[in-house]
Amino acid sequence: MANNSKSIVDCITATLRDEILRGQYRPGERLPSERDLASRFEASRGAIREVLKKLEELGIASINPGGVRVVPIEEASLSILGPLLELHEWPDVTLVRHLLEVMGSLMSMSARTAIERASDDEISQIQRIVQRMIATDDPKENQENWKDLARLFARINDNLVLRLIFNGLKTQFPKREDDPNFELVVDQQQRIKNLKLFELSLRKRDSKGAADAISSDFLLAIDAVERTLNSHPFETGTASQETR
Amino acid sequence: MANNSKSIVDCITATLRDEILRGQYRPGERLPSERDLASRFEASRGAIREVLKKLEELGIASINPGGVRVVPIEEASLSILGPLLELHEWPDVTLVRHLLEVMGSLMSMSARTAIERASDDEISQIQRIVQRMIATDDPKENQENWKDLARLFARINDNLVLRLIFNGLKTQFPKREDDPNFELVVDQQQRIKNLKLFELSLRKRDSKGAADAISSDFLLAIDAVERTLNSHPFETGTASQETR
DNA sequence: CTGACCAAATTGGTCTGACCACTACGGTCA
DNA sequence: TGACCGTAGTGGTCAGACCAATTTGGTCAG
Repeated sequence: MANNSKSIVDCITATLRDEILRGQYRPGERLPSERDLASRFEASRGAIREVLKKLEELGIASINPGGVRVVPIEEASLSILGPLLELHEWPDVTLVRHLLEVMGSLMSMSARTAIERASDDEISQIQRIVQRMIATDDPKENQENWKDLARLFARINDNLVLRLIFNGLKTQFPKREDDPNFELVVDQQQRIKNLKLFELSLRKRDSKGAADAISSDFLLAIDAVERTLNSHPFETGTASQETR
Repeated sequence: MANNSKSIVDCITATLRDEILRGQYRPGERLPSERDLASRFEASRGAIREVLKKLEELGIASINPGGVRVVPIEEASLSILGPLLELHEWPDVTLVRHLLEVMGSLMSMSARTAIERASDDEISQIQRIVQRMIATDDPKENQENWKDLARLFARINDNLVLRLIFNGLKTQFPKREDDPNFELVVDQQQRIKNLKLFELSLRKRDSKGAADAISSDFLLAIDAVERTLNSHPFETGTASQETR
């Protein structure tokens, strides 16, 4: 299926992972035995075992004597978010919404603590990025700016937990933007307003105000994404399964 | 070293992972070859390969032809947080602080959106938990209450991203509490005050107020943890490495 | 001394086939 | 009907082999 150029086990991993994420095997159900998988993919059992180890580490499979079982997505690792988002041609609206909610919350917190701890020089670095954000209205460029900002916050905060979460989060975002049909309709006026508010708070070292400004901007983005995604041809997504 | 009762590869994985996390191999450096590792652990190369696949999925090793290389912790997956926290007898203070900051932020956000979407019945469920929190001052019991609250929020929000993050976050917390020396000194008065504020906001469906109350309580917890951990014999932790 | 270049050693990638301990399952027997 | 038991199947692990690619270290020309 997904015959990428990678190594065989990576390829099989991707295929099997996607099949599981698509719900092709119900949670709790047994996966085919290693030997069966080996013959199906025309690979050796060793290769299949490596695949399964990876799937287990991803949190979507549980290897135990007697059979490999599928684990419900809700108990998986953060790393499956990427594959999950790229699964369907159009990402699941509510999933994206939830992702943005979380990112907004973390960016907001990140901004708050960063501003509290930043040196004057770092503050002006932040300011420079924000000004770049205000100057452009190109979504792609802006995404880069947001990434820069996140990186800068990460460096200032030196918060490992935050970095690890972002590692699992950021991986998947960018590719969608290349899609010509995928055009975000953002309320530019409101956006600029938020950013200016952020800059003002920054100048006053009002970390709470800055955090709020960022939150607002993410709410705006959520709104835009929802409107964009909802106005498009849609596949029924098996992505968001039952919550227990 | 870590001869747990698990399977050989899980055991080796744990050993090797901890060695890497301890900084025994510098980032970018090459790990011993699969064959060398196999002879060192007296295991077959197949087993070692499975181990390495897991380490790769954890984001701390990068397998490529010519040699396996160590990846700096900052680029790892969230799943290493657990092992990282359990590495030293006394957890790294700043790491715990950062963890609490993140959890506080997420719980706060979680509370906000949950309260906005909750049914009346769910609101009263929240209230019941909060009352339990107010009633007791046993840290262990309280931690259970917080977990219940988080679970409830997760159910109400139905936010997969949030759940995945918590999956990676919660795993590691509880065990410390068993340590008799580990006694948190929380300002109970302030804690109750925060909780009452939360309950009040809840009653008024003031999601923002509730979120703030939770934030405050986490700040309190951070304060308590820092005071507790700092007052104890300390090992120099290799945990928080340089950020670039 | 420097840099390009080449060959051997090493490394990961994969396969085959084998053995063990344990589980799952179906059939037997009371 | 229900407890019991044996077999088939499963994962866990091992050994040894081959290939393609990289790494390494030495050689040789500038």
